[in-house]
Amino acid sequence: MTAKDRRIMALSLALAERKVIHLKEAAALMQVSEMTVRRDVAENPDLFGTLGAHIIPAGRPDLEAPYAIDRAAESHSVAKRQASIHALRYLQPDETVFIDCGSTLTHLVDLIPADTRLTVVCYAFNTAERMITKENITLILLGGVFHPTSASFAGASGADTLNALGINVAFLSASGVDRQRGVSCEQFHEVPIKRKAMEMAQRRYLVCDQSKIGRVRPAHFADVSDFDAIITEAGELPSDA
Amino acid sequence: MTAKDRRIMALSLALAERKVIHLKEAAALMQVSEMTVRRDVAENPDLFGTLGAHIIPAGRPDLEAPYAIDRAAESHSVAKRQASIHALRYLQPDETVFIDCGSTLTHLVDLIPADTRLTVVCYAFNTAERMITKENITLILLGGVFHPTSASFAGASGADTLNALGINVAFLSASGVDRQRGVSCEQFHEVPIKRKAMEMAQRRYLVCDQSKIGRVRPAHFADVSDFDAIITEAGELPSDA
DNA sequence: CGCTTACTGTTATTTTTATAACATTACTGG
DNA sequence: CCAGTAATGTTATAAAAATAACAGTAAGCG
Repeated sequence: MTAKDRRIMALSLALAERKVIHLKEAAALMQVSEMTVRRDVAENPDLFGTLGAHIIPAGRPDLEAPYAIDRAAESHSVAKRQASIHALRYLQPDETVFIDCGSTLTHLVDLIPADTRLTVVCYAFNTAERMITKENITLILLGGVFHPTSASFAGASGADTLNALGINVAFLSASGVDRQRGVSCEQFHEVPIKRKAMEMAQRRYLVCDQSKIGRVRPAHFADVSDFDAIITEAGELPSDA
Repeated sequence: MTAKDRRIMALSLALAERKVIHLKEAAALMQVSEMTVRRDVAENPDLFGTLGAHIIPAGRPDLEAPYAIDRAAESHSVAKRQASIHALRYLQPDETVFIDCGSTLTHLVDLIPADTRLTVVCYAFNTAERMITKENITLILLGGVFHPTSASFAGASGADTLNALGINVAFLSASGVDRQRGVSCEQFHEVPIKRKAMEMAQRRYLVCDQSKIGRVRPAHFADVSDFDAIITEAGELPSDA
């Protein structure tokens, strides 16, 4: 193994532990010039990426994607976050909370104050990811096969695990809400978990932006009347809307 | 809501979707000067962090920790990675693989080539995290309560799920390996899963660095003879070592 | 209205980072 | 041992980013 290989390995290693390392630091660490580290990094784009003078592990597609200016508007991010802000009012400290998958509720997770003690049950990767850094949250993840489309896990054991849990509040998401045809989502594999979570919870809230109202999506999982409230960016939806 | 609040919200929003946004881009996006964005970011250290001119979401403790020069040596990273390189030889494409928790095997995951088709079963967050970006891997995560010490999930449903799986190879980790007193780890909650995974698998490999040899840790989970091989940085350990 | 205060922008200056060119050292195969 | 090549370091220069100081602008309030 050449000195170069050793360096590259050392760098990968350091990056595996930290997520970032500064160019200058890396150079000092392996006792070579910054220029050499720069060249090492540039020669291994499959291993390393950079953010300014900071070296980061490669393969973070999110870091590379360009940002369409109105992508936020398109996906109703503002409305989703606003809805989550309203939903936050229904979250009591020290309770056990179910949080559904979907981008809307990741906002809710982001908005949970750091000092709020909670037990949170979820089955989406991006939800879990945001939770593990929060010290006051006990996280329960329902496992299963990973579905990339919704970044969530699905499997029989998820529903089983729910059976053994006492859930105070469930926050559900949906991509279609129709007074007659009920509440629906895109993925069928989410249905059993959503249903079971709703069944187990004392209180059930549907959180979504208003663009979902009137839409019908393939996987039906509940009726509008099954929820204690429907929360959108405008606050709680009147029950006769 | 003041214009400033709106900006800060917009920035959080953008960061929720992308993980990074460049200062210049952010300024353009909200039509203010870079200086204003800088000030917004600086005033909300609980919301935003920065890496050079790139704005990132706050609360990434890993990005802030200082790097002890010989922390890598202390934790035997090089040996661990080397052991994982050897272990890689026992991984066959198209098989179903169980991967234990622990830092050693995160190296193994990093080393899996992008084009290798696999079904991987795991129960550690950091293992799962590295897998979800790999397109050719079907991921099955065993859920349960999250244990921060080992970044893993534990619960009855994990072992249940394993029961329904056909596993070809299991890669186990350990923090103690003693010919007489067996193989052990730090956390008791890992034991049921480790045992069940070993029971279900056709082949069982223990992957650890040699510093673990001769050590005994609190939670015993197997005997040395239960493994088809023990793989360290020196390769396969002779069965009479 | 006029005053104060908070926000924002501009500019100048310093520091850091990026790039390129060239010099030096180390390694390779005859 | 001696090309010849790859690897590394050094330096110069250009570009980008960080900081500070000041100027203008908008908002709040008696």
